[in-house]
Formats: sequence, structure tokens, C-alpha cells
Amino acid sequence: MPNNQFKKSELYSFITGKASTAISRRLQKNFKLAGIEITIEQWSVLYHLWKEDGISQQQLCDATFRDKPSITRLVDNLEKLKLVKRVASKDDRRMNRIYITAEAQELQVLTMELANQTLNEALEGVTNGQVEIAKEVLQQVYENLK
Amino acid sequence: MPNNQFKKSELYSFITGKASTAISRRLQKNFKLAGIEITIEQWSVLYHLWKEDGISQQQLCDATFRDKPSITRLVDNLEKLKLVKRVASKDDRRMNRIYITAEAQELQVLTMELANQTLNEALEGVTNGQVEIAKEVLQQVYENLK
DNA sequence: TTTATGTAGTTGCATAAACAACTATATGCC
DNA sequence: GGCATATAGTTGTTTATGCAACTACATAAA
Repeated sequence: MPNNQFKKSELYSFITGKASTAISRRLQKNFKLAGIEITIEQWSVLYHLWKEDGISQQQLCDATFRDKPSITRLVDNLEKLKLVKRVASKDDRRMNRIYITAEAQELQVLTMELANQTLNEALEGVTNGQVEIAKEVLQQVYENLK
Repeated sequence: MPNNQFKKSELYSFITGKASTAISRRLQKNFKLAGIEITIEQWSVLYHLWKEDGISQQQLCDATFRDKPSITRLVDNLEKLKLVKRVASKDDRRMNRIYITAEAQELQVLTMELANQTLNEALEGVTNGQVEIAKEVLQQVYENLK
């Protein structure tokens, strides 16, 4: 029966995700400083499209751990910004394929650099070994609950 | 120059906080199953008031890592639910002191149990040593960026 | 005492999340 | 073919977040 002895103070910060909130805010700030006017949530969608263009909204749900309405609206907003384009699939008419536009393609290199830089700011003073373990724990938590 | 070699796949999940999202969703679900109809965000405010009743909204901002408008509205909603009460401070008339009601007091034991239980679900298969390191890393990230 | 500056909290606006209910299309079984 | 069921996506509603602009009060300096 491990982990059954959480003190309140420890429990709270684990649940609230203050660290990831802090990372998101900092990344958003770094985007803004670089003149990039998209939200981190929008960026997270582009991120997966850069890895694989033309995936469906459902695939974006799975990749970003968001529900379908969230993705519908993120894609709505990205489409308004002319960063992605919905294309109805021919094979399966229920499905949309989402494609990156040229304008969004241009954002990839800079935003990925900014994300890397932000993560370095976040992990200042943390060893690679510690990061490895933290990643394993977070991955396991995700697996346990998803 | 440590930590400068993030691979994309590693980077993403660190930024998006999928683990803490998963924990929040599970805790929300566990609240609902127990018939408790408050949001995790509302609970996080109550949590700090249980530790110290009558603190100001600004103190709640600092404790919960939220901005002032967020706390204004969380307190608005908690007040509507009759779980807290705003009391204008006599010493400093700019300030509100926020007090737990009897109704909210009753939620403490059960919700803390549910939070503990949720965390145990989340950390199934993770050793205490690993959790310790993960907590240290997340704390350091928070300190680096706050 | 007046004025400047800082602090506590609120309001407006845009974006996003969670959940339920819905439409449209696909699939599998009789 | 026809019906049940599953899947992809959308819409409505409530709650929450982030930022900017604002009001009210407090404090400290001139």
C-alpha cells in the first residue's frame, strides 16, 4: 500500500499542476515577445500537424488529450487565422482532414525554438537524471488515469 | 549547458501538462460520483481556506497561482453556492477577508479523502522515491518561472 | 495637506475546457 | 435492404483563464 501517506501540502501542488501552468504562461509570453500571436493551445494543435499533416480531428483529440468540442473550436479559430484548412475526407464523409497552411508552416522553426528555450528556462538547475524520472512519473500518471 | 537537447516528443508532454489535466479530470469525476457538485478550481480555493480561514483574495491569488480576476470570479461563484462569505476588512477597506461557511466546512473531510484516493490512483506503480524526485523537479520548475 | 504611487479588488472581452445533446455518416447483423 | 449501433464532428451552456482597463483605498513624499 504505497503512496497512501500524502501530506496536504504535497497533495495540492501535485493536483493543481502549477508547474505546467507556469510553463504555459512563460511560453505564451515568449511567443508574444517574438511577435507570435497564437495561443499555446492553438500551437499544440499545429505541433501535431507539423508531425503529421492531414490527420483527422479525432486524431487531434487523442494526440492533444482534448475532447471533440475543444478540437472543433480550436480548429475553428485556427481556420479563421488561416493557419489550417479543413478538408472533408472522400473515403469517410464523416471525417475532416486538417491541413497546415503555408503561413503556419513558417511558424514551425521559430516556435519550436521558443518552446525549447522555454523548457530550458523551466529546467534551470535540474539535472537530466531528475528530468528523466519526472517524465517517467508523469507518463505513468497519465497512463494510470487516461 | 544542460537540458538543451530536448526531442520534440519529450518536449510536448512536458509543456501540455497532460498528467495534471488527467488528475484534475479524475478528481472531478470522483467528486461527482460522491455527489459533490463543485469544480476542482472551487475546491482549490476551499483547500486554502481550510488551511487558513479569513485570508484575503490577494493571498488566495498567491496560494493558488491565479490572477486577481480569476479569484474574484471563483469567490463570486463560491459565494453564490453559499460556501464562502466575503467580509470587508475593517483595518484596510480595500481588502476582503474570505470565510468558509458551515456548509463548506462539512466538505473538507470527504473531499480531502477523495483527493488522496485520486492521487493514489494516479501514482499506482510509482515508487515513493520517484514521486519525491518528480515533486522536486516540478517545484523547481515553478520556482524558475513564477 | 496635497499629490504621487502602490495595492486590493472588479469588470469587459476573447479564448478555452467539460459535459450533454445533437446531426450525419459508416458498419455490421438480420 | 433495413435496422441497430458506433463513430466523426458540431452546437449550447456553464465555468475558468489571461490580459487590460478601471475604481477605491492606503501610504509615503513634497
